[in-house]
Amino acid sequence: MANHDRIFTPYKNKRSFEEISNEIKALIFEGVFKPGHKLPSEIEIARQFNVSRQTIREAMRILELSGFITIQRGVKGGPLVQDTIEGRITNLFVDGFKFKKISLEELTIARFDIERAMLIHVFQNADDSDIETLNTNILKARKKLDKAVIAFEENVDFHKLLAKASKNYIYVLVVESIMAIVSDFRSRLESVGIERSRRVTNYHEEILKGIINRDFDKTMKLFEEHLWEVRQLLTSSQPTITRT
Amino acid sequence: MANHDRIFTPYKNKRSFEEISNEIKALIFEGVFKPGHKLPSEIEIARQFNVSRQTIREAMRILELSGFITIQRGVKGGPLVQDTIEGRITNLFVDGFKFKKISLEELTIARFDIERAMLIHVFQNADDSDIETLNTNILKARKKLDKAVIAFEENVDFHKLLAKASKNYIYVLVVESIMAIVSDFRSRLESVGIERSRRVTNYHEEILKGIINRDFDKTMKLFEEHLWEVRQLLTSSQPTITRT
DNA sequence: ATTATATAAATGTCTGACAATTGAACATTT
DNA sequence: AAATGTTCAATTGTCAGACATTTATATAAT
Repeated sequence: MANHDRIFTPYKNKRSFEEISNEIKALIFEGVFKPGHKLPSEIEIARQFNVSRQTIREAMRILELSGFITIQRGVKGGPLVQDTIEGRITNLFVDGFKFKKISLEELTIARFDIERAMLIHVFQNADDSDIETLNTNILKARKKLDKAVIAFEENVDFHKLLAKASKNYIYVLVVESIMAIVSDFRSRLESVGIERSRRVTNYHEEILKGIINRDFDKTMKLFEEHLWEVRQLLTSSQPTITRT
Repeated sequence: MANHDRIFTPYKNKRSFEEISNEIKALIFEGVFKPGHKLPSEIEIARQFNVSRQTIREAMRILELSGFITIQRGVKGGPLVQDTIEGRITNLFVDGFKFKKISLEELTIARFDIERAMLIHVFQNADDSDIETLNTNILKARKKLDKAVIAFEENVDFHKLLAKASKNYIYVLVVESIMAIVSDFRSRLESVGIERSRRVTNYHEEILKGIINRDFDKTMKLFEEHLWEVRQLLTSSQPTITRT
């Protein structure tokens, strides 16, 4: 926790590239640069700030990693204002999970609580377009399953789509982060089997039906059962150890 | 949502500094470098990877911004393996909140749900040390209030400490992120007034008493009231517009 | 029409230099 | 003895200039 009872605030000796990345960030917040807007080339930015190209490059690294710009190489390339914040946050979540060796138990407990709370908002706010998207997701999953292919990505997406349907960005961020960790973990797992995958999709289909029929209690019961099963599956399975 | 029905995975033309930062990250995950471990100087790392210093510097920017290392200048300085992931995640959350102009309404709704769910785990998992820390927090707040100073930081910390007491790292990350946004917003707000601050601390004190007495129902009721009030306060107040 | 080639603009990387920061040892002052 | 000033050296921060690589576009060749 931060120390609140100091007299002097530390004299922040910020590095040039930090100040510059902050200035550009501020311009983006103010709407001077919007997504889609192409920034000048490194050389031109360096000229205008009157610093070297290296300083600008380090500022670009910050903006890139913070999710504000992407960088394209070659002619007509350069820094492009683009929002990739969600992806960056989920990356950090996965990193943090690995670094700190958080248990899947912890993750799935929180996931259970949070997705359950989210479902209430899905019921309140999902519109026809959301239902449509969720339905497409299940059709895609079915297509794979009919070809005896595990529908892992689609099954993960279903939860992300529910988060979007809640119309609350906080849930979008949190659920995407959680699902990113689940995906990362699952990718190091022994094959889960087609029957499991089919069972998951079946649950998803029933849950979607419940949302369409606006049967809250039944849907919540299904959702809780589903989350519980997934939790059991994840916390009981053996990860493939990867030591080098 | 990612496109799942491709045949070929894209040939990622990774930049040298990305590959190098990934290699170092991997070594940290494997435990070869642990927090507290000092990495060699930029020049030495460059020599070992057989690349230029500039490439290493950009790799360092990534590791720094991803929360894996801090960098100290001067003699005996250099890159130090240190976990600052929480701070990085909260920074990105605040950025995302500003960039996308998320409404405080959305934020406080999710906060209500998530902190309420968290309280259950606090009841289950808080130990004597947590109680002690929470108590100290309230004493600090009282000290400030007695001097007619608003105890904003302490009141924010109370919620972060509750998250820690839940013993679930996901709640820690999520609640710290949410409180970072609240702090950022609050810092651009008109003074809230000492009476408000006192009222908040009063609630915190009652909630802590409830936890100590293990009176779940009463505590949850207080907590919900408290969160509701804060929500009303935040969503009704006028932020000071900062346009340039 | 398709394919190959050339061009130019931008990022990516390298080299070498100097400036600024800072811990530590040492010297000076009070 | 304790505080203050000085010097030194290691390390990051910044600069300048060069070349390599990537890539959209225009042009030429087949």
